[in-house]
Amino acid sequence: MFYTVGEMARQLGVAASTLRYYDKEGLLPYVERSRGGLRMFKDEDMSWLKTIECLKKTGMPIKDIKRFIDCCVEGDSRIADRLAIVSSQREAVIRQMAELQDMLKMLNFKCWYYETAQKAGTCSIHQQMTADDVPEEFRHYIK
Amino acid sequence: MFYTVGEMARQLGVAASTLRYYDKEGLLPYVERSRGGLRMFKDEDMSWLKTIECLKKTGMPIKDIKRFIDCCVEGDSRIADRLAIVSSQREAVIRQMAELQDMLKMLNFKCWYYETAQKAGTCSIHQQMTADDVPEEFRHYIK
DNA sequence: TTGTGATCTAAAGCTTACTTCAAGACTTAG
DNA sequence: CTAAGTCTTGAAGTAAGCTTTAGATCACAA
Repeated sequence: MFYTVGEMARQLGVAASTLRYYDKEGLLPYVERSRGGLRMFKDEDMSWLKTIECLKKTGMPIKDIKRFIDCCVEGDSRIADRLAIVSSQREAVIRQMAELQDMLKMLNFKCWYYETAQKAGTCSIHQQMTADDVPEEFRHYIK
Repeated sequence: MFYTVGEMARQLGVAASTLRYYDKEGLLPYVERSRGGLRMFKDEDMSWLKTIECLKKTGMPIKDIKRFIDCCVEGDSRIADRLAIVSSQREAVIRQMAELQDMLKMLNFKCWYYETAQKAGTCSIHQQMTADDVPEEFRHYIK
């Protein structure tokens, strides 16, 4: 079962040019070619692309993804390196989530701030409020 | 209490050139200048920068951050717009966290995969494993 | 007053991750 | 066999978000 670059791109929701770019950068080492030179993607290539997508969505630069792929191509001798990479990326994601959680708290405060201002018709309501008027979770954002 | 651009940059852990760039892009509308033209940051500017940091860390482009700042400058007439912006950003963060959560699951699987391969000394162990050998949470990643 | 180090501006440069382009080749339906 | 649609390549272009550079100015201490 083979797919062209266009079919593959549609399945993944990306542009065909993106897949060609990844290929050029060495991220797709196992994609076969037809006699005429056209790329022939297999289902296995799809799972490579899912891995690439995962690393990309968690902020890994293309060059580092290539390094990971290179480790995969080298086989069992590089298992420890591959583990180190996915493990450190896992920790990076945990840090990202913690940071996003903090940002979410701040945005929750901002939503409350503008909802309150909207009800009052003016932001100056917040100068008149005392700490008691502010939900406890938001108090550390004021002043 | 005033700070120079360098002091401010140090406090925020960014380059001074970044703050000058933000200023040029119109993200810092309230920064005063000394007689000689040097920027004089106040504590209030710090809280603007914290807001900018929040929007930036949650993926908002500089141009959209500027639009938000512009709404702030326009005053009470734009409270609804400001609420709409922070509220939609809040939802964007929730989506980002959900996506990261999915990616984390995949990375957890990859960690397990390579830990198992490392113990066995070869990735081919995974071809020999049956579904029962795979922790239930990871089963949907195989084949 | 004169260094010295930080700051100023505008403009150019850099990096990442693609996207677009041009010209030609492949594939497939009719 | 031909036409339409998709594919190929390398090279150039794009956008975002800074960073660097150059030459001038500022602030403060000796």
